[in-house]
Amino acid sequence: MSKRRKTPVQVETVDPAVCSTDLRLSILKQAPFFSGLQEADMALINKQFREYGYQSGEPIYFSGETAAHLYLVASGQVKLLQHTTSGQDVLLDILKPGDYFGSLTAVTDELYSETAQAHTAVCVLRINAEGFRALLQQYPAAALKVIDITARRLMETQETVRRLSVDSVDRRIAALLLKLAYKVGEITGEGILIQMPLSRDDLAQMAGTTTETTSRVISQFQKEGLVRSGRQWIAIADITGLEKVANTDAT
Amino acid sequence: MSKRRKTPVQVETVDPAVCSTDLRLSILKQAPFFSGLQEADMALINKQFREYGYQSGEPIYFSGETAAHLYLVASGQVKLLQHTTSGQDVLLDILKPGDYFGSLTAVTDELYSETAQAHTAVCVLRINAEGFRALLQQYPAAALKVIDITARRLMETQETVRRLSVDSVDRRIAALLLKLAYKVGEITGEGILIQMPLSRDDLAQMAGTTTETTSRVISQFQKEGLVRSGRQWIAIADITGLEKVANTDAT
DNA sequence: CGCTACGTTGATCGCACTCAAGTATAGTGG
DNA sequence: CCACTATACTTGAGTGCGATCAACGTAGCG
Repeated sequence: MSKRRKTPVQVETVDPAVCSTDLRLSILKQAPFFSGLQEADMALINKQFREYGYQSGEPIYFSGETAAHLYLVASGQVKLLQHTTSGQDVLLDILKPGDYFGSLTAVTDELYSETAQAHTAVCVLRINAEGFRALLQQYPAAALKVIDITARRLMETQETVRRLSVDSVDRRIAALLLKLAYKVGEITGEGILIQMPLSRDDLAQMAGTTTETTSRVISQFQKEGLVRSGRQWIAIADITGLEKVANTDAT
Repeated sequence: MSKRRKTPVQVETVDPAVCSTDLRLSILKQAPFFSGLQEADMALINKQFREYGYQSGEPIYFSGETAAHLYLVASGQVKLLQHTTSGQDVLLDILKPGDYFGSLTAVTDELYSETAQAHTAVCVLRINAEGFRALLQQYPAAALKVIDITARRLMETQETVRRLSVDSVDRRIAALLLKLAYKVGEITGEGILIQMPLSRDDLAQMAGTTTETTSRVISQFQKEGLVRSGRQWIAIADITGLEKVANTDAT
């Protein structure tokens, strides 16, 4: 087994405390909600958002807090997780620029059902939940987009439920890697690199297993030549082989 | 252990092949989407729906088929499930009157991600997906309602993911029974009866476990006086005790 | 250069799955 | 009304996957 070099993952070096206004507009424009709106409308919408920066690991909000805002990821990545009383967390999703999170409903006594945390240094755009609803009321096309995106996330989460219910750990991890590769994969010398820092523990929390088991599975995959991996990074070397692991039914 | 009598669950006896027009209107009016619309609008909306009946167990659509319609449950219950190549199915949800299912998006090449099946005899109202989107565009308040409902389902599904990831089988089953009781529970002589036919297998498919294990857990609950159950029915006898099982963390 | 967080590997244990046989209940037709 | 059948449910015995506990290796950072 050849020696692994230091992480090939490119980390954001931009100061997250300041999101440039240029970035703001371009993010909003390409944000799935508002695609296809007039320039003038966009400027108006832009005004309603304010930007915030967070350092890697910093919480953005906690589950149980009053859900007053809706967020858009401008740069960096955001973790959505549910924690449990016993300390083990479940990682629901890792969001990338353009994705939304937070509260969609204007029900005032609603609480966040999950915790949001900066996975890397991030810049987010934030709007008041009521304000966002007013926008949706004004631009029905945007509301339909929101429906599409939310419905798609629901489907993905249902797929997760299915895998947790019927698949073994190695198949769940294989499927997870493929999903991540599809989402943030990048072709490099190592293979299809998953462009984000990703510890064994992160993977474990997404696949519904433990750090130790994840480590064993990844080691096994590595022996079989399916992936290449090191500290906080992983790349897919043999995508066909990995798909086979993920999808072949073990009778 | 006292002898259990025959099922206390009331089964629908209405001929599902015919949904009365009265029923249609009253369902549409109280359907969460359209609450608060004018009478005239409702009549117009009503015209766009057609009713269909299914016998218990009959499929309504299969996952993988082109997703062309949106459905509303008028009477009876509908199962949403995902099947796997190995034959074991996962039961995502059981819907009751007023709930929607099917396709929200007008993307023409979209496929259903899950299978819908009549759990009891049912009557459903159906609309073309494009037609539904046109309605939403016309009535933004309805679109916001759809967003709320879908977001809520997403939250519930994420909660399922959490439980599958960290909870033991008995806790998952306890939590599932509480959720069902909250949804369709009815106070009777047996306790809080879950008002729908419900086999051990149904419960197993919802809790991500096997029929045998579910049977053992329910038997145990019964011995502890938490529930009362028979063939195709179950009632909660001690809700506080069951909540304790579901929520107490086993360090 | 040492400290800390991440990763690996081993040994052991128990929960829940599997396979298997048997019991109870509801519906069916004589 | 009762035998008969199909389906649901129960219970037992054995096994294995993955969690847990523990110790050690390793990369990166200050």
